[in-house]
Amino acid sequence: MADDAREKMILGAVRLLATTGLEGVSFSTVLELTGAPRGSIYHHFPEGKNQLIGLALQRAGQYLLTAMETPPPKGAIEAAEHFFAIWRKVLLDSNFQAGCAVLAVTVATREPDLLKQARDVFSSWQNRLTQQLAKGGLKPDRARMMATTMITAVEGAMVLSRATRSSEPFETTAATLLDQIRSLVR
Amino acid sequence: MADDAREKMILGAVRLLATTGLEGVSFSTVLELTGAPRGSIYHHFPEGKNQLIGLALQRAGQYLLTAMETPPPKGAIEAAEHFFAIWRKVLLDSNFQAGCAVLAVTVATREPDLLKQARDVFSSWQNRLTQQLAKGGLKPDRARMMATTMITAVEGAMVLSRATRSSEPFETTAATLLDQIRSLVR
DNA sequence: CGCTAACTATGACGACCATCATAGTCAAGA
DNA sequence: TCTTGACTATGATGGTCGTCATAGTTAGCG
Repeated sequence: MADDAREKMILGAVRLLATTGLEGVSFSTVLELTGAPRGSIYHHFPEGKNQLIGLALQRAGQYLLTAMETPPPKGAIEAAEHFFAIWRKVLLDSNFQAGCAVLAVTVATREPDLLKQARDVFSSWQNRLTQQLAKGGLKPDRARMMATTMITAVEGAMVLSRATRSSEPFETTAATLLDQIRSLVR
Repeated sequence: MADDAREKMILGAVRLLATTGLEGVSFSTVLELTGAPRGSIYHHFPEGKNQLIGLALQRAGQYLLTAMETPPPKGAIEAAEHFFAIWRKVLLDSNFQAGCAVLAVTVATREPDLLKQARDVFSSWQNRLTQQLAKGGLKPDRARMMATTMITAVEGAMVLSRATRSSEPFETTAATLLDQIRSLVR
């Protein structure tokens, strides 16, 4: 309850990043979205805006890792389908308004701090997905290749689907990759 | 000579979009980069900043279309390899600083105007690539699927490679997709 | 109850932003 | 040569940004 305002602001920043990009995230917009008290910004985030954005990155990263393991997928195809389903939900729940917060920061900042944090998040996703695919029956090097490609492709597909306000780019991308994974499994 | 300043500013905006995102594109930064005269901003762009950004989108879109046709690829694999090569060059020439200007705008604006222009650019790329792949031997529906996936995947791969300052995500993505195209061709 | 530490309200600051008005320059054509 | 229209210089305007200082409030613990 103590960190209530802080928590709301971090989650608000994640949502704003995903929908309006880094440009759309100011303390004003975060406060407006969350109703958090204006006075406590620099109490909760003494290092200022970059600290808030950094925490939002970590939060977004952790969210996906957790979602990927609930429930833990059994096979490689199951893992891939689950991964796609998580992102599909982001797209549909937001009416094609939301994308990936980590990508939004990556393309809009030159702060080495934030770029490093974004890189770490991408890398954690890649490692987890590699591990799931390998455990699901793919050879280790194939698992790593497919994990990398799935992440790059999904990130791009989110952007295209957001731009076109349609699931088509996303679903086409997902179907194409699932095809390829099936051919690797058997 | 007449439209010299205007031209420089549009090209400068493209470069800034690709390297610093929409946030990094202000008239100040554009003028600083290009040395264009400050006084003529609203002479050349009476509708203001959005007009400049819109023109930058069109320019970036046209640039890729032209590059895709020089020289016109013969086979599907050749078309794909050429497409990847163009983007690889953007990455390497900029020392992993540059990405895609159109993507940068897409994730950072809510202006319907700009979103529509971005959508049109993506769509023009998709159509051209579909056509090249179909002419190169892929069945029409397969060509369209692969074109969509190649664009989403390359867009995401540019972001990841930029974030990690490494060609690995890009090359892995390219190799994976080329594998799949080869299996469709034979 | 009283105190202390955590939290919040208010408002100011300098910087930068997009926009625009006014006044100048300059070159090409009559 | 004179004029006209295209281009540029200069600087102001109002707004928003991140940052922070100061003062007020609350809540939990002694």
